[in-house]
Amino acid sequence: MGLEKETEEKIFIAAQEVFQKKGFDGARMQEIADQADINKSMLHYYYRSKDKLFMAVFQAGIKKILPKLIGVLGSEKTLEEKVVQIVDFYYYIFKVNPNLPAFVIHEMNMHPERFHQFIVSTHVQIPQKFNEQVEEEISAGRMMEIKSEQFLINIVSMCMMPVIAKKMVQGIFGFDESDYKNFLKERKKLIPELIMKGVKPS
Amino acid sequence: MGLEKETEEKIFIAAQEVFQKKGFDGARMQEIADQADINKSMLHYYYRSKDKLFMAVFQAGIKKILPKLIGVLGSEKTLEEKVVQIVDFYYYIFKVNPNLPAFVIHEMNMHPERFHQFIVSTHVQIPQKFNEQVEEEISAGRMMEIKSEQFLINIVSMCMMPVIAKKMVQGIFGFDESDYKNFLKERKKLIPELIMKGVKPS
DNA sequence: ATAAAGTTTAACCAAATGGTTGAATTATTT
DNA sequence: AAATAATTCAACCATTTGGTTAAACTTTAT
Repeated sequence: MGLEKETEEKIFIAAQEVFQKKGFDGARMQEIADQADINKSMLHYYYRSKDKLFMAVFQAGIKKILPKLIGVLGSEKTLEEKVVQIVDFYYYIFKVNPNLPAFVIHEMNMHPERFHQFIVSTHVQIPQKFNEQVEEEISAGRMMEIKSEQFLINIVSMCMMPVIAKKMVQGIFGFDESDYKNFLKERKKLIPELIMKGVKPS
Repeated sequence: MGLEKETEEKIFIAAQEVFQKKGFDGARMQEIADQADINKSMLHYYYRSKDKLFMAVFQAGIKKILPKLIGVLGSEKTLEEKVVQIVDFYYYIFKVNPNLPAFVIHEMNMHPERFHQFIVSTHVQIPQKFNEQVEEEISAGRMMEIKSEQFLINIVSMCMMPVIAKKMVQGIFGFDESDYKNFLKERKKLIPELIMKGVKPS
């Protein structure tokens, strides 16, 4: 035995599950160790501190979302195609990693510096291409007067909110797990139509 | 001196600030005591435990949002007027209590039972009036085929998401506090139009 | 084979945390 | 004014928590 990186990876996977489910403050090093089925000292041996381990998970989390989003926004597709792609992507993220969006949002609110640092060091920014596209649609008279930032936040809001507020949606409508999944599936078709029709010129 | 409930109220106010900012797991009893400028023992004298104190704050938080929302949905106004009222209400909440939405959403995700208990004990439910209105608009041909649940979540998503993800919005667009406030102000006018135009029949 | 380096474990530690206690102080009742 | 009840506080406590250590075990290099 001793498949080299095995332990470090087991730790990372376990840390992802625990941190994403309970947040930094709610997570316990012992629980991560148990989940990874290793001795607690191993966490410190490989990652030095709770903070370092958390940062690894947090940054990996952002990297699962942001670059892809930026990629779609900067591509050569039409605006409408981009909307569909973003919606599809968010529902893929949710399927693979249901707690990731809420985790990232919450930790960003708790420690904005950590995110800010990430933004600066990776030069993340909304592609100019996307802004131009919005402006083009507007001057061509196919879209109402709207800032590209607002347009983007509309899409992201419609996709992420029902995922982040899962328990609220379930509670308020009395949805069980299956109802909820159906609800999200419906939205996948719905959102692009709502978004595009919503910004048509009045 | 000795304005009766003064201490208990000071504790509650302080607990609100600390819990809403740091969440249950991140909040410290000592910090709440310091914020309230009283001895830590007082917290337990008036509220017995961290859990009880938290529940008081959490339930008060929900009560600031849900009943008003239900009230608007059940009123005699038109759908469009209701959308405007909900948007206005959410931006009022944000102005008065910026961290409340993120706090409620996060704690609901951490402990769904607590919220569920609230729902059952207070018989919260979406007014039938609202569902009927949506159906009426649809059969009158003024609205596309859409479930009232989806329609409601559209509104809530558009309002709450940029508030909950404040730090993400600021980070990604490079907004300072003033830019961000402007951004929200713009949305106030924008959202009702987007929502209503989005559900027009195709 | 042997030394060196890398990995794993149990036992341990100091600080932090929610909570308790009992005396002291203040307000209320009789 | 005396007795009673409510409120406040400093000191204390048990448990939890992130983190350390030193020895044992395993793998790799010589």
